[in-house]
Amino acid sequence: MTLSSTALLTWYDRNRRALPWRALPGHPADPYHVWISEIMLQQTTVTAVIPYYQRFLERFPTLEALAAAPVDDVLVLWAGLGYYSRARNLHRCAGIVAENGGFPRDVESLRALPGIGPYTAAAIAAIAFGIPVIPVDGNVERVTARVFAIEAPLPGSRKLLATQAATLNREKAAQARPSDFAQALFDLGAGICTPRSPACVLCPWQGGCAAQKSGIQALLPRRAPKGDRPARYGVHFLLIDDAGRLLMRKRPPSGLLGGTVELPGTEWLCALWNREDAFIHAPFSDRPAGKTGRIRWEAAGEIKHVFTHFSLSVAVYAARLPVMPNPDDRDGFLVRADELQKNALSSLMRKCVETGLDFIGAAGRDGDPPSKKSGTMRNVKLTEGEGA
DNA sequence: AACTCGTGGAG
DNA sequence: TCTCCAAGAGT
Repeated sequence: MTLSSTALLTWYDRNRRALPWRALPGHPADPYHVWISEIMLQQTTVTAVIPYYQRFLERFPTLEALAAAPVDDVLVLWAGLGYYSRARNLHRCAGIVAENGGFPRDVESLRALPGIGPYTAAAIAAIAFGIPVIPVDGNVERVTARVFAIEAPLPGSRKLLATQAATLNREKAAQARPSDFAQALFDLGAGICTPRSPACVLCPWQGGCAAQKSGIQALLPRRAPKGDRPARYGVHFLLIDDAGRLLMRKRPPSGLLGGTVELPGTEWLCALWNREDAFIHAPFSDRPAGKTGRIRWEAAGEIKHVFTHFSLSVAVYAARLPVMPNPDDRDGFLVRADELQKNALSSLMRKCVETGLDFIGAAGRDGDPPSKKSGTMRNVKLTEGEGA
């Protein structure tokens, strides 16, 4: 028994997942749909992507609609999904592809587009254009490491895994259905050949899997041990006025959380901030007190957030003013609390704003002690005249 | 080659 | 709780 393409495709025909970006069986895929989904799915789970994909296609139904939109509109739809350079590259790519009148239909040209690397180029080529290549993602790496019992650890084994994966579609049956074959490998990895406890009994390739023969399938692929995550600390400030307007600012266009909107605050450093140093970065702290009145900052809570390469603890301070001073360029801009969804808030900042608004809302309503987790920013009503 | 770059669900 | 890691790309 070998690794039969026919066996895999037959399994796929009976077990394929129905996903919003997938064409119906026997129908050609839309390159725009495939592209959007592949970018969103980079290092992101299917369940996380689905609602984002659906909203995205409602707002940008076509390549031309996306290319014509401001990049900030794209970031708003991307907010919360992470890896924001994907959104910026997506928008850049849309401009190029729309200008060219459509996607190139070969791997090399696809690979040259912004945000499209070796994996995504192969995925679009195979799924949208029927080119017989195998996109090597985490699923395919895992399946390949197992069926060939490759024990060398990732990421060093990546090249070897790609070379071996490329041999999986040699049979005629695979060459005849490149799109289905690629997606069959994804579904096999996602549903059968899973990371922890693979369901080998149900696997169409069980007879040909070298790792299963020696019982080491659950141990593959091996991975080099990862370094530990350093801790960083920051302080952010939520300032709101009686009209329900928040002071916010935009992060630099590239780098961490590039282009997203945040509460003003400190840098994120390796050591805890003392109160005095942190409050130098509070909004209007350098303005004459007569201009703003004295701002009464209160500790609203602490946010723990984990990034790929460091963990972050943010102390959130909140304050309320009758009337917001007119912000100048260094301060940022005003956002109505009920229009936050029109801004590109990262998940971190969504948590910070929610914590600050919960505190203000609870403190403002009737003087109750602010509750930890109750309420959301959506049910905090902050309208003119309230809480005078 | 080794970093940077998010987030949340699963186990 | 904590660790893992997901349809990776850019530098």
